[in-house]
Amino acid sequence: MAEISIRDLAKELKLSIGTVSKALKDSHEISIPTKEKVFALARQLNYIPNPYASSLRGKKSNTIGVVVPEIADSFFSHAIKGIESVAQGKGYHVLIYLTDESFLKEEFILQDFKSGRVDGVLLSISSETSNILHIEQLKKKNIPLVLFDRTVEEISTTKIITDDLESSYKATHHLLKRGCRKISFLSISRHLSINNKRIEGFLKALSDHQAGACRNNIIDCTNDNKQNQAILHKILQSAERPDGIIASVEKLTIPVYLACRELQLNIPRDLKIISFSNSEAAPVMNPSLTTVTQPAYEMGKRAAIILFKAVEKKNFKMPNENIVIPSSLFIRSSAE
Amino acid sequence: MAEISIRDLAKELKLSIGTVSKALKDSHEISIPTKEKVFALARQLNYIPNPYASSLRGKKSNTIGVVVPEIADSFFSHAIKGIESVAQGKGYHVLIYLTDESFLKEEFILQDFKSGRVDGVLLSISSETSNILHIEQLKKKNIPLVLFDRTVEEISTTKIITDDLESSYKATHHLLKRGCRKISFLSISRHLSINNKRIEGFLKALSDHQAGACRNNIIDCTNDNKQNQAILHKILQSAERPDGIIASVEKLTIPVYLACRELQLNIPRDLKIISFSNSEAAPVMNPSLTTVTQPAYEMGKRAAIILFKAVEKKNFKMPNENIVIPSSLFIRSSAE
DNA sequence: CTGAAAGCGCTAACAG
DNA sequence: CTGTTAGCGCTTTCAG
Repeated sequence: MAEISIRDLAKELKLSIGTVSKALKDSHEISIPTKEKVFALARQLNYIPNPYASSLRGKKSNTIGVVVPEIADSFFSHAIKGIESVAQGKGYHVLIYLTDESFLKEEFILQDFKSGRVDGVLLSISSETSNILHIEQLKKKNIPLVLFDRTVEEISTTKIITDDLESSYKATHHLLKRGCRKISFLSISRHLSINNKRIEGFLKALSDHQAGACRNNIIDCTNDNKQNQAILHKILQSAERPDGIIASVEKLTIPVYLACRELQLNIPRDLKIISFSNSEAAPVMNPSLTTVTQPAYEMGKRAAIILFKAVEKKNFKMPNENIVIPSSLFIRSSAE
Repeated sequence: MAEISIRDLAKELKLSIGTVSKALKDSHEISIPTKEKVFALARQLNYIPNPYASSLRGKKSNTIGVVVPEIADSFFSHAIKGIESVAQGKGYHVLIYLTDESFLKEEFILQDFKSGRVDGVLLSISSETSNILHIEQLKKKNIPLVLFDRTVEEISTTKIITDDLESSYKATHHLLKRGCRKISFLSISRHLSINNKRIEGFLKALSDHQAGACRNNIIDCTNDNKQNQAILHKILQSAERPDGIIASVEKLTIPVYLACRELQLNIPRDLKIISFSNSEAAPVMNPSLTTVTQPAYEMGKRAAIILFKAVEKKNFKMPNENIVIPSSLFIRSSAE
């Protein structure tokens, strides 16, 4: 079953290739009867245009690239869902790449994008990313880029974020109200501005509350689960054991719960916890988890919508701005 | 910054286009010094080949398509992670499409694949899919296809599945052992063989246990959360209230927990529950959730590895077989 | 309204 | 070892 091409249609209909091409695009310069004949035959022979030929010719791939550190994470999976839904609506294709928190992978992937493989890029940077040359290079190639969630201030483009500082402030404030006096903040990477904003909110809440200087309440976690477990065990067993924890990222939640269980610490009595999490299981956890929940799906959607504006409108100048969609604090038993 | 092409390299080096092309592919018919010059200039000018030109020429996209019903689900997100990891290792690109359980979307997406956009396809069908013409048509185009998890027996290709019947049997058996006598099975779609296998295992366990005929213990749920909630409330309030539940799919778990809470039913005392779930939160749920956990990541990986075999080896005949990777039953408090 | 022709960037014969 | 050439399938001037 040889692929049938525009040429085959032309031959069959005794028309020129150019005419058929225009007819298929419903060009106004083609007569109605001709168009009808072309459409009819195309349908009959089940003609499907070769996307790579069009892409080569038109320098347009109808494809966007999505680069995220992780996918087995409710935030990212919901964000991707949002992205995919708008892409599908627009007839675009979505290439997914996982950096797995590796700067090298991220660099490699963006490097490839310079080829014109994608018409636009949605990026949430890896936790290792501090050097941003690869991102600037991509921008220099005039490939539209929207950053979401894990953004980089220095890159001039539109960024979709949530109110990290404020929501972290609120979370911390809530713990303080509930009587916590030794709150630890589980940090995921000092390279991530999103993480640092959350730290800022945390510290601001502490100082506003006159809780005094906080020595070492910021715990640097890693990308390695085992290591994190060890870290958690250590701090939960120390004399300086915290009475409150803010987990700045979803994947640290379960380890905290498990560590508490092993060490026979009662949540919320001995330790209150609030997580940045989009997990649907939060309300049925034991105890139910107080969360800062990000508008993941919405963020993905917005990011995609803005990206497509830049992709579709010629000389659309991507504004250098932060679009902030607020998170919600859901108070549940873990921080009662 | 005009894109630099193979022609620019050739001009600059006073070589022919063909020579440069071969040099870049490290062809043995090019002298070492020439290759070195070519590589040097390519690096210096930051030459990046146009993928669509190669694809058009070579009828090879270096891209695979992944079609799944959902992504905000631990099974699928982990499976995709497995797929992406092998694709990335092979230098392939991954197009993701969500059908959102819609047959029409699935049909449309596979239709597009006939264009040659992808070199191979990984598919997990939608819950609406009963007609499989679109899949067979894809196969007719000689596009390698591997089905995973939600497969179709009738399609002759390799399928990566788990031991649905057996694991469902074990789960049911466990509930019976714990004293359940009225077990309801929450079914997601009678079109899905995976669902039906689980039902089979369920019924077999019941009959092996001589629990007698089971009237209407199979509850047909839908894709709509609200509706499912209503259904659950109804059965949990009825006189015939079950004392055990098997949730054949992760997303039904939380609704059951919430319904029980509202109706003041104690899990596991009044109702025991086992879910097919890959949620990492299972051990910290209230009560901790007994799960049948599928080897999601492994399944994705295996599916991809086999797909690449077919994609890369010419005349590789995809065996028509089921590759079964077993699930694990994790017994926790919800079914004590 | 339709046709002819050039060419997107690359690859692979084939020739030399 | 290097060069020439003919396309892959499509779009888009430009003529007619």
